[in-house]
Amino acid sequence: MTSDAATQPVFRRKSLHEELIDAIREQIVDGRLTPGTKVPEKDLCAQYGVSRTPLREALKVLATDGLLTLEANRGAWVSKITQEDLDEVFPVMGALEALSGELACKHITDAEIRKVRTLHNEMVKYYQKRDLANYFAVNQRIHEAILAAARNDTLSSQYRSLATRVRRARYVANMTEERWAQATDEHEQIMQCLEARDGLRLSVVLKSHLENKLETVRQWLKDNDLATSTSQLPASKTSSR
Amino acid sequence: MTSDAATQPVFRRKSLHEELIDAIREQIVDGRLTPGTKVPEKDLCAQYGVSRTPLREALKVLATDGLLTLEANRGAWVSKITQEDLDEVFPVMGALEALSGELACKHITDAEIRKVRTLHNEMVKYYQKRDLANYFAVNQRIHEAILAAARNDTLSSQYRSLATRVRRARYVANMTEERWAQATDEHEQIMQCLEARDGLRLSVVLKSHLENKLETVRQWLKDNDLATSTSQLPASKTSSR
DNA sequence: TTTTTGCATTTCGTATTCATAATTACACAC
DNA sequence: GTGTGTAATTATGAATACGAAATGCAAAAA
Repeated sequence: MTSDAATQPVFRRKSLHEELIDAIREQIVDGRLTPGTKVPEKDLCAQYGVSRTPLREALKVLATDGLLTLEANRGAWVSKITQEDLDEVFPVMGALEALSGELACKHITDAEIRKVRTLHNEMVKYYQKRDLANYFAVNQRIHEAILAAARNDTLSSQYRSLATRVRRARYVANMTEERWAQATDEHEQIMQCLEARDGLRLSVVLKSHLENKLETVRQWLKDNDLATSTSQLPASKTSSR
Repeated sequence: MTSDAATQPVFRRKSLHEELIDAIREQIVDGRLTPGTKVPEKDLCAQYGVSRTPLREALKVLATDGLLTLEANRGAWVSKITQEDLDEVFPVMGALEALSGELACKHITDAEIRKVRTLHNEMVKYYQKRDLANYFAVNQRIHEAILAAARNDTLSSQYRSLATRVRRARYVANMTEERWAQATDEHEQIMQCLEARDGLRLSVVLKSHLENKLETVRQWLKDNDLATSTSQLPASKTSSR
């Protein structure tokens, strides 16, 4: 849906490989490309109506992002999410999110705070309706808003890169009733810190918020094991870069 | 020195584009490729004896690392280091380094601590001899050792990516006498935290250590302006990814 | 029956070719 | 002499082609 092979090629702004990066990243994140399986280079070429050259350029970039693993002469594989990956990635995200909170309190405008408050209230409504999908969607927009308020593109891109890697897991991670209540409460605290512009406390809250989230995902992973359930198994190691 | 176009192609382990990534990254970091100038695609092909395909794959990866900026139909440019870049990158590095200290205290072995102490003493000697080059070299090894002790590959690679981006600046940043003394003192504190396995305090020390370092580099940049001094100027924006 | 060896097929990595966009050079008009 | 428009040149982006490596299967040997 992102890209159309038949878009007017006359006024294309992004280069092919850039469009492919986004398109394939989405396929990985939303699960159309299954973790642990081989990337069907040929199929993707056909699907997007491009040759192998721009496709392979895109694969290389996605590999540096940790979404794919390249094996010499054996092609690209969709990275699996292992327990160890999560244990590695979440602390780093925690550190980055803590920083984002700290910086956001310094730079955020009153208008932005009101905007986040609106999102927050919206999210609480979805919580009360037990509408997980929308809850997640708004939740993500809140974290994005805080990130934007931090006014640090480097931070944003680093954070997003990691978030994308684990999003596959977070998406599906069903929460227990208690955990959901806890998360919503944590978000109320986040709001309060933001409105008080208490950067130090916000960074602490965000960090522990993420630690709790890790626990949820970890629990979920224990049940539906993304690491071993899928069919094709390359002799791949944990992806780093 | 890094790579040789005439290496026995029979027993090559890395693929061409991987070798090129490392080789070109080094050229950028050590200044053979000047910030703000165009990447001489043709020359590099000739230099390494490869065709454009693997080279361009490498350029795309380096662009996601922020070392290059790609402009549509205008090729790749070596990213300039601006004041704003530093102000963005250093806080993120600070957060990551703080985390590395925290984790290192949890996981580091006694043998590793002794190893770092050895490096530290060596560094102090170079300080006393006012040997900046070697001081920097050992300094970097200390931070690498702490990073390794954190036992988190994701953290390591993220940190290294940022460090590489600013290394060009840090390398040349001559320190004032006071700043140098202060930095060395901070390193003594780092050692003490590590030996006491006081993760919390280490993270604080590392963070402020990096903040001070930023101040040094910022000062230096004000004098020798990497941002505007170089010749060719593309209409490029700040690189993020 | 099991294992191993050799061949065929597929797919990957790289080089080469082609098309198109951008830059430069030059001529002509003002 | 300066500025603009057009043509020539150059370089970039993408497609195709080719050699090499890996995989799968079958046949032969143990």
